[in-house]
Amino acid sequence: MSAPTTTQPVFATKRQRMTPETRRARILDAAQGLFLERGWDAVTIADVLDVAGISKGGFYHHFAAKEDLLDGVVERFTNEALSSAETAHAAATGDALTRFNAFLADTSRWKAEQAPQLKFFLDAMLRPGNDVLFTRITNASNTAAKPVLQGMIAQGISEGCFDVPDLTLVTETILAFSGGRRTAIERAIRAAEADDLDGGVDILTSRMVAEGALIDRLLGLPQGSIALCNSSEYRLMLRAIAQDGPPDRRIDDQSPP
Amino acid sequence: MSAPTTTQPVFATKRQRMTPETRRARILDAAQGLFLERGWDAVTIADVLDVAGISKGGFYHHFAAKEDLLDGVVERFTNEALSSAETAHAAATGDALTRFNAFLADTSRWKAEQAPQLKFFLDAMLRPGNDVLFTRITNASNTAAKPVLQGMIAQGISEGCFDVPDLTLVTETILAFSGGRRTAIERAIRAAEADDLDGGVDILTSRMVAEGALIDRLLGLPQGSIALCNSSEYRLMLRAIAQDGPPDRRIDDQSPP
DNA sequence: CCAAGTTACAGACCGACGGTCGGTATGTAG
DNA sequence: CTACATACCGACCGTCGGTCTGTAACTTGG
Repeated sequence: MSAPTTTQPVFATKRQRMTPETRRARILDAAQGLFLERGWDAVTIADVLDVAGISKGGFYHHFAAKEDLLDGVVERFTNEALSSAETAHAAATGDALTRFNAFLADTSRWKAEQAPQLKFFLDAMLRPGNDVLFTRITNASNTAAKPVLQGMIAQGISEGCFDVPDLTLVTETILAFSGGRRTAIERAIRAAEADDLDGGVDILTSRMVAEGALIDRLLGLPQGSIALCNSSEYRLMLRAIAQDGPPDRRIDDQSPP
Repeated sequence: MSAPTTTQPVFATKRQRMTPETRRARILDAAQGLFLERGWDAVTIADVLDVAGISKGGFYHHFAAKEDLLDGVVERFTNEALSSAETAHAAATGDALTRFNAFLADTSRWKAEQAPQLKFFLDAMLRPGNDVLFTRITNASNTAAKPVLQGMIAQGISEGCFDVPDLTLVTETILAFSGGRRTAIERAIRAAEADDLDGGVDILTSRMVAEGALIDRLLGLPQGSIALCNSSEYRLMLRAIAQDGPPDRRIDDQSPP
């Protein structure tokens, strides 16, 4: 009868107190990594707990539910996208077309210095079964970026250089391009990984040229007004990605260690 | 000690045998209704079992996993969309533009005789939390319809009346319109329900007019070539929907009966 | 018409996972 | 030092997807 009915917990490890923001950020870091790596439903709370080094009680003190993790992660990406769009918007000068062009070029730029992050991110996005995360991030980012883009187009209209049948629809259509870019990027990376770097660059280039041409039409601009292709950047980035070797594409690896 | 260790099941009710196809269809019916009503993750296998009137063993005899239900439901919608697109394609005659116009008009038509079904479907689609189902159906339908649409555009190009920078991208862009239509439809229905039928019709009309104008541009056609708006149909349908009273929008109703 | 085999089904059971709860350590204000 | 707030712990629980053993209904060969 030495064992009590209700077990009294004994804490072996020293407690580690952190400020709520820090703790939240740590947990979010862990969650984000796991989500990108394995996909939303394949990640359990226990996994996050493990990586974040916190207990269940601690977790639920900072988050109300597993869904909150997704919201938090998505919010991060959204804020990033939004601030990047806003700074690009603020940096642009000149007439509406010039500014719009600069804006597009900046937001769709592949910054060479962040190849590893981009590789990791793309890799995660292209992994099958990650649709939920991808969709949510894309939607949230587009929603956040929409007012900025729409504002620029509206200004172009008021300046008389854009001619558009329906402001909202045109904005949404341009935004929708980013969603479809996924497949092009995927094909390009596959080509680059298969030692066809130029092929990959071509895929990306023609896609972006086509997008530019369509935006011309959508905005009622003469052909060639919009250009958001930069093949040298594509080349740099694709090489960096391909050199890292093909990613680990297995998804249901349950083999014992 | 009269109770055996392993309970021997006793079947009270008469067994009801059905052909596999029928049973599958019945289960799919139940699942589809529940999915539309409550959303994918809010529906449990037990719910489906209940509505379909079958046991777990029976269910797993016909379906390998819960995911299979989604696939099955999505496949139904896809097939419907595909066959509708193909018949519309086959029915169209004349030059490429005429046929394309007829095709678009037919596939985007609101058939007045199926107001109840459409109401139920839209209602489900617009309900918050149904994004998964909506996304999957939209994606699958678009994927299925894409070859048909792309074929028509390609023919228009070869006939010399369409001028397009990138066939794939243009096709996808036109297809993407259907996704964004959701918000317009939602606003229109809300207006109609708020006794502003004309306002609702206007919303729909202007949206479709704008889509037509944009398709003109995408295909390199003179303004006004494409017209996929039919306000009288919108009026009929919106009235039918609004008269049925506002839908039941609660989502987390756990109140006991 | 019956025995043997196959298929459609029933329901007890299981493990995993999301979430709760009573309790414990670590501050901080008065 | 006391009182209160809060960060955190981990045993526990309910639910849900999925498995398994067993049974009734249909089919077929003799």
